[in-house]
Amino acid sequence: MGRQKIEIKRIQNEEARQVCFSKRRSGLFKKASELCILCGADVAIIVFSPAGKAYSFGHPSVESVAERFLHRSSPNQNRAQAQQAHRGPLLGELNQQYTELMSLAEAKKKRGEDLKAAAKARRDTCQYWFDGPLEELGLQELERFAMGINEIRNQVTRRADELLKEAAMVSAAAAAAQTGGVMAPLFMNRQPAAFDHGGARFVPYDFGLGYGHRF
Amino acid sequence: MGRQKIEIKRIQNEEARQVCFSKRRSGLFKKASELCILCGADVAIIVFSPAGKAYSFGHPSVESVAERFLHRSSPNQNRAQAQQAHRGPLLGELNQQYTELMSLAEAKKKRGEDLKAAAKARRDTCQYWFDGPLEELGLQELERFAMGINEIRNQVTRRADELLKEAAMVSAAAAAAQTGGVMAPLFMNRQPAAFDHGGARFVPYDFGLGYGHRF
DNA sequence: TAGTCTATCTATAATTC
DNA sequence: TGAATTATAGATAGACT
Repeated sequence: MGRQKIEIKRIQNEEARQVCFSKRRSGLFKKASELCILCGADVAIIVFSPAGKAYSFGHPSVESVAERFLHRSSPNQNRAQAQQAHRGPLLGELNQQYTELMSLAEAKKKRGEDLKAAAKARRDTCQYWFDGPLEELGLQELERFAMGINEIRNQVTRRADELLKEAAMVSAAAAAAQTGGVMAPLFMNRQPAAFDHGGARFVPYDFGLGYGHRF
Repeated sequence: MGRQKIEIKRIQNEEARQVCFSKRRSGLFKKASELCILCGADVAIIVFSPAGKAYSFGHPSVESVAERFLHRSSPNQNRAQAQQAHRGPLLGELNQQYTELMSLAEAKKKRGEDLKAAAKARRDTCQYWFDGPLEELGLQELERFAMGINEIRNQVTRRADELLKEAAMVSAAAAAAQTGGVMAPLFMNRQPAAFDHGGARFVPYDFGLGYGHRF
């Protein structure tokens, strides 16, 4: 039958609504990514499903964009605030986006031939990813992603050593916050997504990573 | 001539890039609004143009969704742990991978059947890392990295609990003392977005969700 | 910079496997 | 559930205002 026109109103059928949510959320994130790439825009998207699961997309990160947006009225941020503004995404976001990436990667794995073909193309041409055909991005990007994860792990480790020092600064930021936009409390009351995700049902791969989370 | 296909990469022509940004931002907000209506989702989107102009979409509001995402509080969660667990390393690269994988996925769709032959050729001649094909190794690596991250996350959380408990309580107390609450300061010093938007033209759909603003 | 127009391209509703 | 398939509705590149 192909696509039928639908009225833009709440979908009554729950199952259809869930399917639609999943597809359109993914489509929305894709559109956002294209906007980032095509136009050099910074984008943050947060989506809560009706069930309360959270999904996010961020470039360069949800936090950096959100902070820039929410605190733009305090141009003279103190140092602690500025530093926090440029800190990376949160670990819960890592879990989420990582899992999304794994979904993509896994889908490709199941489709085997695509990845293998990409590998061959890459091997044959030895071009840099930005010079070669788009298809060659595949394996290259998977490898880069793997390296990225590794680097992230290293950063986490290093970060752990910095945290004690930062704690003092956070306190200072909270104390100084009364004069401008307040940053410190932003992170003070949060719960790691991975600790309250909806359950194994939402963990497509058994890495112990949370996928969605409920509130 | 109608619409031409474009490659998902940065648009070099500045004017074309700006036009594309404007159109696609509007399209993105429309998609978001449909997601809200169709599926009952809550969505917040923040977009910064390369020039630094901010636009946002939110249902029921950017603030409420962002707050829900950023300020999830748990009575069972110790503040230091929450703070620590979310103070992740820089993950901009991960975001980048996400968007690039999106492009990849799309590119792969178009590659077609001839890739299978190429894949077989490669399979016959290429040396694999370990026992598996290169592309599968990548996935295995990802899995290991994922587990490593999970372990580190737990380590970080534990260390956070040990090292930052005191500092977090201090700063939380400081914030509460200044504002009467932890979350209030986040939005206290900024104008509501709806009140400083650039004009009606930034309100794509009239259910009180979207707006843009300049500054 | 934002609308308009139009030919195409893309996303996705409906359906099947 | 989830992954294809199909056919169409919707988005948008390019040119122009």
